[in-house]
Amino acid sequence: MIREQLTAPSPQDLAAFLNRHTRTRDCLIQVAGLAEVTYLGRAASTADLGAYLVLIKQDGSLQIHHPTGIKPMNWQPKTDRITAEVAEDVCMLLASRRSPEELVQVVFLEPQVALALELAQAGGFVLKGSEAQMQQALADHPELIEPGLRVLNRELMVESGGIDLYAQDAQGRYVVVELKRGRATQHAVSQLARYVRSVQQTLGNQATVRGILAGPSITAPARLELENRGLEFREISALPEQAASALPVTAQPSLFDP
Amino acid sequence: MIREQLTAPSPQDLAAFLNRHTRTRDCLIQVAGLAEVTYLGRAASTADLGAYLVLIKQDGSLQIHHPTGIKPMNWQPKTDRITAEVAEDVCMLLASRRSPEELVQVVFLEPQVALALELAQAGGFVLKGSEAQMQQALADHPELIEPGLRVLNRELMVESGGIDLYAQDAQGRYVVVELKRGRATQHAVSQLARYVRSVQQTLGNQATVRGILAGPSITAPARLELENRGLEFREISALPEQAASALPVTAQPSLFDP
DNA sequence: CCGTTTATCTCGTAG
DNA sequence: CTACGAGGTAAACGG
Repeated sequence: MIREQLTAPSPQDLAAFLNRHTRTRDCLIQVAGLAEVTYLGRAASTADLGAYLVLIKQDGSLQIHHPTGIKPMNWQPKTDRITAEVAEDVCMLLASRRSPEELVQVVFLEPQVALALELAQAGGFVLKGSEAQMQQALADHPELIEPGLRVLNRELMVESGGIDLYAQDAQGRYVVVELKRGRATQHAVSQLARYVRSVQQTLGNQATVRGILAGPSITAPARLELENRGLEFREISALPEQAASALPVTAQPSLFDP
Repeated sequence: MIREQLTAPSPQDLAAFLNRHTRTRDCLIQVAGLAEVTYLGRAASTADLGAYLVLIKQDGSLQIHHPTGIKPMNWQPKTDRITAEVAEDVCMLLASRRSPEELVQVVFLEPQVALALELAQAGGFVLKGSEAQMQQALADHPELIEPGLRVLNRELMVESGGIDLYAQDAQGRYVVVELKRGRATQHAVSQLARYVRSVQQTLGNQATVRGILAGPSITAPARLELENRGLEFREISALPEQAASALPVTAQPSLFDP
């Protein structure tokens, strides 16, 4: 599992270690210690000398963590080139990519640990309660939104943007449904209004087009704007009744299960 | 720097290790090995047996990385309780929080490495080229947007949302400026339109309110909608002339420097 | 490549 | 607590 480990390596050893493992790309590499970090690309940043943890995954993604916070201080989702070199008796890591052109530079002033881990096999990962799953469930059971609703289309592309669910109600009126897995904001209302406007323009003024925002909840200002625009809200939760008790999740049959 | 390291620990040793260091909260803890991960909260997820890397920082944030990708497979930005226990001869990590109520459970089937790192001192971090910096620069030099423009307010709070820059032009007309550090989208146009409408309502119909979207570029559909609504676009770049050459950044005086 | 949307978004900030 | 918007957002998906 541990492919290689160095403790307080010399600049030369660290550079060799980094180049060796970034070339083969079959390990998760990490280096912890005192370093300085610079970034230049879409923005620019500098981090003064401090204790950081650098992670390089097999796909060439790079992240530099500082002691707290869930997000890395600096990162690079993909890299075209990762190289380490020794200059002025310190090891320097350079990670760059094109499109957008950017560069992360780490100067290891005092590396403490370097680890190369075999982290090969990943297990299957399944996420439930995403908006995509919500969409599937409501497409299969549109009556959860409103009795008599028939879904005509999912992800219907209209000028600038896709309509989550395009449907027709019991009276034959066209209905645009915008789904939110979390609390709906004014942004969602703007989105829905834009889609309704597009559909209205396509169908002509004699047609009636309804807009429904469906989600677990809505903010007060969003509800106001929604009603001002003649749009509607339907309460629908992303997850079924939260087995908020304890794991392991007790199997409970629900529309959202499959 | 390495406070403690275990190799292929027993369930009991791993649980003791985790409880010891999560209690003191003065180390960055990591465990790598074969595990299963379950999450239940805002959504729900399961990860089958695979090789993962678990990081627990001093602030109680938790992230579980799979072998590729910049984002963790599972995470918890803050935790109210982190505990490890041994059940059925495996070590299980439970990390939970309230608000929102969620739980991450890691079952370590075959832990390979456990590390506690002292990662204390963080250096100062400075980011340049953020929207906040843009706002500062344009507040100081509004003529970059338009000659004769006078800035009245920054981050003026209007019903639901803050106006980046509120100003008056050479003719005395009020101007709402919305800044974008990246390419402006329809979302930005909606935002600007909402703010302009708010200001127009406040000032009354006899006043003329202009809306300006300022950024490095704008998408074609956004430009269309912008012009349809009688709003304007001004090209302004977030970073000064990108010293896109090589690091270290050559010092170049610019409005954006301070 | 552009353009849009989702995200267990995270994070800060203001009321 | 709620609500809103920024983010070097990242990542997916369609045209």
